[in-house]
Amino acid sequence: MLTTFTEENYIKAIFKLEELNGKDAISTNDIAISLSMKPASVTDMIKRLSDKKIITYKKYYGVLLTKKGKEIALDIVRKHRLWEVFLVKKLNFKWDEVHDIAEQLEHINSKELVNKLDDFLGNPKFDPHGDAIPDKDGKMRQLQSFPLITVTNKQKLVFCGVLNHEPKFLQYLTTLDIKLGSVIDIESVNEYDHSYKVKIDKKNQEFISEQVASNILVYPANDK
Amino acid sequence: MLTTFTEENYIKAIFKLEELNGKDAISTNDIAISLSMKPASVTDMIKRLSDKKIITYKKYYGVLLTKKGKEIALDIVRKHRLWEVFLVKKLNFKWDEVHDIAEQLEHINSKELVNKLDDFLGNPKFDPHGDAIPDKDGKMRQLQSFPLITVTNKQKLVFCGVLNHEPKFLQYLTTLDIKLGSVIDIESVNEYDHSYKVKIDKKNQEFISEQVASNILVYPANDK
DNA sequence: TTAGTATTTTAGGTTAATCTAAAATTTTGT
DNA sequence: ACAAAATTTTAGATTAACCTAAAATACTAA
Repeated sequence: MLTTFTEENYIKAIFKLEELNGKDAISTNDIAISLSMKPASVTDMIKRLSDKKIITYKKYYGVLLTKKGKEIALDIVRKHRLWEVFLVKKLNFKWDEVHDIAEQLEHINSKELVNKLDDFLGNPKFDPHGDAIPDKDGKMRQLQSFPLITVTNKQKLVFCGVLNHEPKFLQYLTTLDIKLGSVIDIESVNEYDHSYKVKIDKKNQEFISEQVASNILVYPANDK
Repeated sequence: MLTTFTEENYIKAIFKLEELNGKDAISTNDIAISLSMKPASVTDMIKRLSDKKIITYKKYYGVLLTKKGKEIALDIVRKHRLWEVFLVKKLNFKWDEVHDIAEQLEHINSKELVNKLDDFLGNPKFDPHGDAIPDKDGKMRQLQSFPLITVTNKQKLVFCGVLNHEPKFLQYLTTLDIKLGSVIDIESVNEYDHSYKVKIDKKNQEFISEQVASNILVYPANDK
């Protein structure tokens, strides 16, 4: 059974909301907001996806993806992230420029294409923003990372992902010269406003605000 | 003004019919046949495209692309052929496998993407089937090639394109070990059934039927 | 040249995907 | 616990992109 472009966008939206909320159901309103659509339109689509056994639907309560729905969602996410790698690594796009293009490319339908693209890129495990790329079977490596803001003591960390994907935010990180894999060496933590004074890649000293620290994912650096 | 996926398919179909026929108008029926659509549906779309000034339309007579229409068509063709190069050169698809995937990719909308892809591929002038790739401004190099069938004397020729793009035909050429750029050395012409005995790339001797010869484009080899 | 055939258009219908407005249901705050 | 607020669904419209059937126009061949 085929899914339309539009259906795929709904499926992806529901998938993201499930990932984020971890609730036992996703509400019509949340889907409407995340897709900039009216709740009435969402109810229509919910019925269609429910008929196709892509979601389970309880009236006035909410929806959840079925196994089949999750498979479709993971396939879209896989395509989106692989294309992002292609755009950045091969075509030299910046990490803040690729989202909208990948949003289109993720709907291209061809198993062979995705798998060959995957091989061409060297089977990357993470996209340019640090998000894990599902493999053929929907499996993805889970990094045990955490937001920088949870760190309260001096230590060395590796920057490995973002929680905010907005171009503005990504561009700001670029001006700080923080890239995926950069080592963030915390020099001091300001307990009053939860800001950090850090050294990035042993080079530039920078100030990181609470706002920024909440949107940066890190894991401990194994210093030798 | 934006064009939908469907509109783009009509524009491309009309463009191809104009290229082929060279007539002073393309008929509703021809468009319907080339898109496997009913004439009534074509009339609907013709009105839409005409309102958008993409084609000129004379009732009961036919349509032609406007300047704007041709620009859109050339842009789609450019994308289609660049993606085909990508699929064959970078992802190792065979030349008979890429059409349907490129048919999807050609609708991806991003000027920067196409131009960066073009650069990444080294600004190719021809696609894997020997068709010219329009540049940013819609210009394309015109090879002075001709169908093999027009050749009646012994000579050396370079294979540079096909008139039939069906996978079956391309696969047959592959079994003959004829590739773009291959030198076809005519050893004899059978005047009765218009078939050829040839040597390909100084290696294998092959028999080329009239049917195949009519669908192969060549130009004279400058033998040293 | 005109009757029959082919082509094209019109009229009216369908489905997917959206909307607004109103009705139904659930949640919430006192 | 129940009235007001919020959420969700239903009802009815719209648009793009298709369809069929019938009407209009153009082509063609005796």
